Amino acid sequence: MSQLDEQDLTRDRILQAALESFAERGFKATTVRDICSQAGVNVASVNYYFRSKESLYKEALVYSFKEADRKYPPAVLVSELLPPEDRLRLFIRTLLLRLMDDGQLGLHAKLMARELADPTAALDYVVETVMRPRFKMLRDLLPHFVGEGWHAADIDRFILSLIGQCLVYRHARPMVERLCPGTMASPDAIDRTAEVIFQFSLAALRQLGHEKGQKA
Amino acid sequence: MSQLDEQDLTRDRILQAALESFAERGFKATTVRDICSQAGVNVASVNYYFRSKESLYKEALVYSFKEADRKYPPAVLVSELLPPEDRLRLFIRTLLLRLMDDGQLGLHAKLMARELADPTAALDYVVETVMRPRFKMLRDLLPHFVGEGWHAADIDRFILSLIGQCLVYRHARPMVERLCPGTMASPDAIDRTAEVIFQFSLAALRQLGHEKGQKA
DNA sequence: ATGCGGATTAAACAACTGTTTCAATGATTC
DNA sequence: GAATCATTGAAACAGTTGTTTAATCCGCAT
Repeated sequence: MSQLDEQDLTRDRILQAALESFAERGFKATTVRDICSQAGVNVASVNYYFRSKESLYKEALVYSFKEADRKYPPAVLVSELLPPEDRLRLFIRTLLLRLMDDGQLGLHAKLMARELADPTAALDYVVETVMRPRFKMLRDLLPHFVGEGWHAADIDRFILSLIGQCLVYRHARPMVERLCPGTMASPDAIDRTAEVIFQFSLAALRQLGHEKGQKA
Repeated sequence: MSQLDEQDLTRDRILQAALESFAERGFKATTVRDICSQAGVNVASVNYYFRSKESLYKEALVYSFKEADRKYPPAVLVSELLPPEDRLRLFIRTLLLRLMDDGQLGLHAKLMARELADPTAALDYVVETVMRPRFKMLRDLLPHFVGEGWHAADIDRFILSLIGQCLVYRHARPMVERLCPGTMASPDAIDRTAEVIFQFSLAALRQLGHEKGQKA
């Protein structure tokens, strides 16, 4: 193997180990010695390949985003060919699966949850590049169900209701596991959960649109 | 002042400072020197009044729960005299206000969010004593809207949909502030948010109950 | 006044942290 | 084959961490 290959292997092993540790234990609780021993490299390697622990954290964050977008290409979320119902179902289902994944994507979700709990400068980048576009997509999509004439803030509240129903399974997972493990015990259960969230939301949006229509 | 008064004052000041630091920065990122300097006491006081930093954390957790229950007595959540609609509205409204409070209760909410992200042994106690009873209350309440005959797991999914719509404003607050600050900028906005979550949920539950009734 | 005992203090402790140093290595280039 | 240079390794560094020690303080009962 050439030196360049070695270099990339070492660098990638550090990146992967860092992603796992940061996601599992958080930035502060993770030590560079943890990362290095898990990656099987010397302690100095972190400061050699990345400038510092903090810089490594940022690189791990964007690395996890690349991996996530590679596995679930975000383009499918915007496929405007589908009818609104299918687009909503697809959005909810994709979001929930990303949040519940117990592989690489799960690490990404855990890392994002930590970023939301203790925002760093990286959060602004993430919000603007990946979250805002999807939020805008939903702003355009929801009037199909609730009709026009709503205040923008109320549309946003509907969107947060959709997202919140999915996020709770990640952000309150220890509670869910203790109080109602049946909702996420198996892949089938998660599938069912996605469908219930979709049906719940669709029923709410249509009903609210209907009521609004009656009043107007 | 007597010695006992002094003692309690010092102990309480440490507890309060600990609550603030743990809620704001998390367990690991908080140093006992931070806590002590904020409380204006000597570094050794933490190990004098509480055995260790970890033991102080646990005491701060139960302390925050006492404060929360003192301000929002949980009894009102179970007042079975009210009609189901009002009980649901009251539950959602109380939960959201607790989550959005920017005083002592806000610290409690932040601390609980961190406990969910990095569970300690204290979480089991919290889940069993305060969360499970409220969960059970909702399990009894929801059939009023969706009717009977649902699988228990689906009822649980509805409950998580309710809770998730509220939690998102706390757990994803940095995202909400950036993407749709209008939903939580003022007390009035938060009031409106609570009402929207209630209407959204009520519409969903009733509509699903209606559809189910048609099929059956 | 005296001595008792809890409360407070400054100082030190050992372990751990992120980071740096510098020599050894080993493949590549001339 | 010697020189070059990125990479690795062990060791050390300086700062911070939670915790402990031992001396001091001070109200209070005797």
